[in-house]
Amino acid sequence: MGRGKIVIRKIENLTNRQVTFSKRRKGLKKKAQELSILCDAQVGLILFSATHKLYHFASSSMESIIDCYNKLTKDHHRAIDTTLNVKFWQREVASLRQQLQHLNDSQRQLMGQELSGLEFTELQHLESQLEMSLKSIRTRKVLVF
Amino acid sequence: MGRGKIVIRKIENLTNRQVTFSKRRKGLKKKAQELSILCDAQVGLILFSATHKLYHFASSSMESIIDCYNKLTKDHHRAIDTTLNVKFWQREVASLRQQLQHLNDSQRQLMGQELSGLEFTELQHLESQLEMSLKSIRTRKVLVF
DNA sequence: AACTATTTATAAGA
DNA sequence: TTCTTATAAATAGTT
Repeated sequence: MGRGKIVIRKIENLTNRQVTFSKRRKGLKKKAQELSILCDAQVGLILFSATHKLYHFASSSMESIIDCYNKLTKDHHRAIDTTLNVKFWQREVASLRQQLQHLNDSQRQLMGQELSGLEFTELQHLESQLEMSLKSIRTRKVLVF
Repeated sequence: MGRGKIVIRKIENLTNRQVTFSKRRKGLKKKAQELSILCDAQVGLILFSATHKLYHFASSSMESIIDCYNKLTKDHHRAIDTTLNVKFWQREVASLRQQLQHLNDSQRQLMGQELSGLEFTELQHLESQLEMSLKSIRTRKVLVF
């Protein structure tokens, strides 16, 4: 639709390409806007020039249009994935913290601290464990000396 | 551009609106495609009909176009937040695992295992620690008995 | 940035 | 829906 017919392929002349981009970009935006009004549709249009400059048009908020698009395509899953990912690591942290807590408690007992919760038999078991430990250590000392 | 001029406002007749939507949607897509080819531009077009049906066109991947759009608008921060969130929990896990490793190692030593890495003075220190532990435990045993 | 000859898109009709 | 076609609109090449 101009002085001559053109074939649709990359315009090699930089100036022509920029001029055409500018003209057709305006045209495209106008048509997008008209369509949204005439047909009560939501339209989101994103353009990047060859020089990576951003142009965009949205009949409502681009946010919500992209969100809707994502909801209807796989992107949604990625968002869920990220959330699940966070949840996974949080569970991991909770579990590790619990393990640490247990280890800390038993370590304390091995060091003779916080024995007040223990029954006689537990104390006896702890005692014999420590006696065995001492035996190993003394044996080892002789070797190292 | 038709048999008559129209004003740009919502077409009230449902059938006409649907027909116009269908025609102009095709036209818009064609122009978007032409623009992307002629001018070596990236184009992303998202359409929702009044009945919430999705139509879309992208010169490359819609994904990457939306990503670029987000990078140049505030959405990007939200994505970074989620990533950082995951990273935060991953670091937390790594740190807790290291703590667990250390605790495990020292626990083993308190139990007389894996002493081969220890020097004489370290063994001596461990021995006196265990002797103190035993003393506490024996005192406690008397109380509980 | 304006102009304008042409091409293209499309409104209305079939 | 699809095709046709008269007409409006977009735009390629020019100034």
